[in-house]
Amino acid sequence: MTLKSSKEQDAGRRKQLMDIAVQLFAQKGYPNTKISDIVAAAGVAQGTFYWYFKSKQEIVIQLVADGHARLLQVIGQGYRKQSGTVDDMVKSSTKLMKDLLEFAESNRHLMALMFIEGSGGDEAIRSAISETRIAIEQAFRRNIERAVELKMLPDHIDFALRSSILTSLVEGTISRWLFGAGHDMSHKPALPADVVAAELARFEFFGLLGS
Amino acid sequence: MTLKSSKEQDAGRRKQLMDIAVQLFAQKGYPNTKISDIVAAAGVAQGTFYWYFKSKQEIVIQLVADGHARLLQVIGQGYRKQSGTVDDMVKSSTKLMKDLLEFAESNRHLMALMFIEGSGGDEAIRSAISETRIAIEQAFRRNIERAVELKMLPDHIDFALRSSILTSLVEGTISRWLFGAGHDMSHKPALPADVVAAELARFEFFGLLGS
Amino acid sequence: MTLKSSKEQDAGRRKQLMDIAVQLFAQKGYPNTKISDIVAAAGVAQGTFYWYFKSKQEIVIQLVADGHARLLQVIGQGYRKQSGTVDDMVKSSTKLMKDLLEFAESNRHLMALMFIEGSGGDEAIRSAISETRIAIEQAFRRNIERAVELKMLPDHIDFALRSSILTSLVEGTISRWLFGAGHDMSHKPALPADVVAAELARFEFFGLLGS
Amino acid sequence: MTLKSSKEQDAGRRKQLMDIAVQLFAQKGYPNTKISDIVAAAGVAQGTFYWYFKSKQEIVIQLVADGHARLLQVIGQGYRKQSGTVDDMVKSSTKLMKDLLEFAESNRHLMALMFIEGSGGDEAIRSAISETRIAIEQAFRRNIERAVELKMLPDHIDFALRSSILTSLVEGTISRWLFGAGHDMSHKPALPADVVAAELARFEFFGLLGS
DNA sequence: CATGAATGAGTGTTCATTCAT
DNA sequence: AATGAATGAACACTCATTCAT
Repeated sequence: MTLKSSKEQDAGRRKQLMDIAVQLFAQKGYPNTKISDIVAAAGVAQGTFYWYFKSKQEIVIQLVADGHARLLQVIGQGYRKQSGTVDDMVKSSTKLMKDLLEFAESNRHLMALMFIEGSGGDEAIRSAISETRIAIEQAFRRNIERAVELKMLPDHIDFALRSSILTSLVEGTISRWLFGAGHDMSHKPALPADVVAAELARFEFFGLLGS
Repeated sequence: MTLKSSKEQDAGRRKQLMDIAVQLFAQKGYPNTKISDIVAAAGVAQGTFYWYFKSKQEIVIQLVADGHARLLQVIGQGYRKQSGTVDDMVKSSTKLMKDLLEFAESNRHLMALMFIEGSGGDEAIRSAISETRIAIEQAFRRNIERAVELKMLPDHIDFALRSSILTSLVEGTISRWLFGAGHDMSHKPALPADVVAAELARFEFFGLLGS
Repeated sequence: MTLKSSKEQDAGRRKQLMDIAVQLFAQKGYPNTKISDIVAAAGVAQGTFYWYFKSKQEIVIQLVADGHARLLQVIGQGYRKQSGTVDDMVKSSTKLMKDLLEFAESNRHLMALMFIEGSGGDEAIRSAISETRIAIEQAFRRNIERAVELKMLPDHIDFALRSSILTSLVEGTISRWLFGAGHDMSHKPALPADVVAAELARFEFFGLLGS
Repeated sequence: MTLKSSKEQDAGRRKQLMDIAVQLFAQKGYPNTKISDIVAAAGVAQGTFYWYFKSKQEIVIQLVADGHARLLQVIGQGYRKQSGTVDDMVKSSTKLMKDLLEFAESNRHLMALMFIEGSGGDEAIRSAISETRIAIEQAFRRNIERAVELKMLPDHIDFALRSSILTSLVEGTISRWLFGAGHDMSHKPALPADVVAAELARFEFFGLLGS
């Protein structure tokens, strides 16, 4: 009942519930996770949940929105400012991939929620997740466009297709690295982030035949 | 009163229900699709569903199993038998990609069910889908191993990682081609299958810098 | 397709279904036995059941009615015609008990249906079974009244109470002999019918202290 | 806003539901009683039932377990400690019978559930009831064994058979006294408990011919 | 802030019964 | 006589949400 307690308690509880929720959503899926599961794990009463969140839907949307912001920030840091050699390009791409992989690794549950969770939720949830995916793809696209603009990449191909391919590469590889092909939450990454990042960057520019 | 009627009626009803079900599962998601939606669309009574399927779960599993088989068959046809030039490699990969894209295009709902539908179903469903994803990745891996064996590809990279990257590329691109980044069922492919296939194959071997 | 087949086939099928039905009703209980269980055991189609019986209820009622008739006939044969010594009385009672026990033993399923099956069925069934129980009690009562009339038994006690007690004795002992205290259909009688009959008759007239 | 309200409300609701449930189960039979009947009678919503009981099955099992305990306690109080005359024996047996009859009379619905309700429930329910019947028979058996041990009863007869006969006598007579031969819930006992008890005890030791 | 009892609409599944063939 | 697909009313149970305390 100290002065600060109310506000902090508040934030703490809310965060606790969100942490528990992502975890459960990731493990059991959103529709299979009951509010009662969340409050049981938090050790509070059913009604308490509704003091912090308007509804079950609200907590996912909040979770996705938070994740969206943090993820986009990581990607945004990789935006190319000036021209450079092919080697520069590969280096900075490797850096971006590594940042992404590390972010993903320390946010497994969020990743699962955003990239594995499918159509179980209602429209609002689906569209919140969609926005994130679209934003990611656009970020990659801007980077490609910038590189073409700087003459670092050939320009004979459709930008949309290329960024779609690139995003698939990155998103899918991260997902498989974290959860395996089977989307198994108990799967553990077999290789360190930097190895995967280096290989991803190499593949990005040179493909399977790349030296 | 024809001889075939009973048997065919049977198979017909079953197929009709499965067709309606994939469609609804793809559009609204598995948990949001009620048995009553399915039977209403089929114009039969609620109980009729249970004459053909033991449960709601059974129909998805059946759907996934069917899709698994057909999909693997398409991929299996792309298995490399003998060595060849780089050009041969790109050509046959282009062929495989095109087959896959065409299969996917004529099985949109199935694709959505298997690659977008996420954690809505229970464990049994999830694992049926997992098996398919794993089988696909293994099929790609076998192809890569074979190519290395035939000295068509360099062998300095981890097979698991490479096939994971390649599968991500293909699966993600197909998904984005069919449904857009936002997993939108009403999205229509913007490019013809052969254009995407050619670009995929080129990217596969040469990456972004590829000629 | 012989001339007799239709009629005989008919009676045979009907009997077969009834035999299977008592058995299943006895084992799983009336409400837990599905028509589909019965027809599956008979190896015929669902619809066939309804050619022989109007409804599920009808078959039980039929079963109970048949049992009622046969059971009452056994009891009726024990009706006392003339006076005699105490020994005569015990002897003829022993005979009746033995007949009853033997009838019960060769009609286990029927016994279970009539004496264990409870309120699961609807009113019509309950009252069919009730009629049988009441008839049995009345048969015993007539025998007691007759014995009193013939001065073979003292008459200072309420007839209704005495016959109620006697019927309880007999019905309960038969039931426990056949199925054990736990109403277990797989229970097997531990003693031969005549031993139990003798003891029952002795108890009937002399109680626990009887020589 | 009293201190006790929450806890007592809880216990109260639970008890209320159980009281309503026995009554309905006794009147209409377990399978014919819908959860909606119970909650309607209690004036609460459907979901409330499931706050207190896991399932429909659980409430019967609870009911039977409670009844089992209370019934066995009544019988247990009749356990013979020391030897005595025949008259003592009859007196204490009369006392036990009276206690049982009175217990039964003030627990009509429970009696109906346990001794009339038959095979309607599933295996778990049946076995809970069986346990009770078996426990009752064993309690009677212990009493007989004790009496033989104390030389109060002759020992030339199988204990199992004798206790089976005795239990049948008691259980059946109680059932007929309360519900008539027809298991009719609206039947009212025609004689006072002590009269029936006296006659039961007399019959127990002397049979029909008993002075 | 927190509790937890109460709500009630919603949904998967069962099963006796019907009927065209 | 027999089939078996089709029917549809019935029912147990779930769970997000509310609200008095």
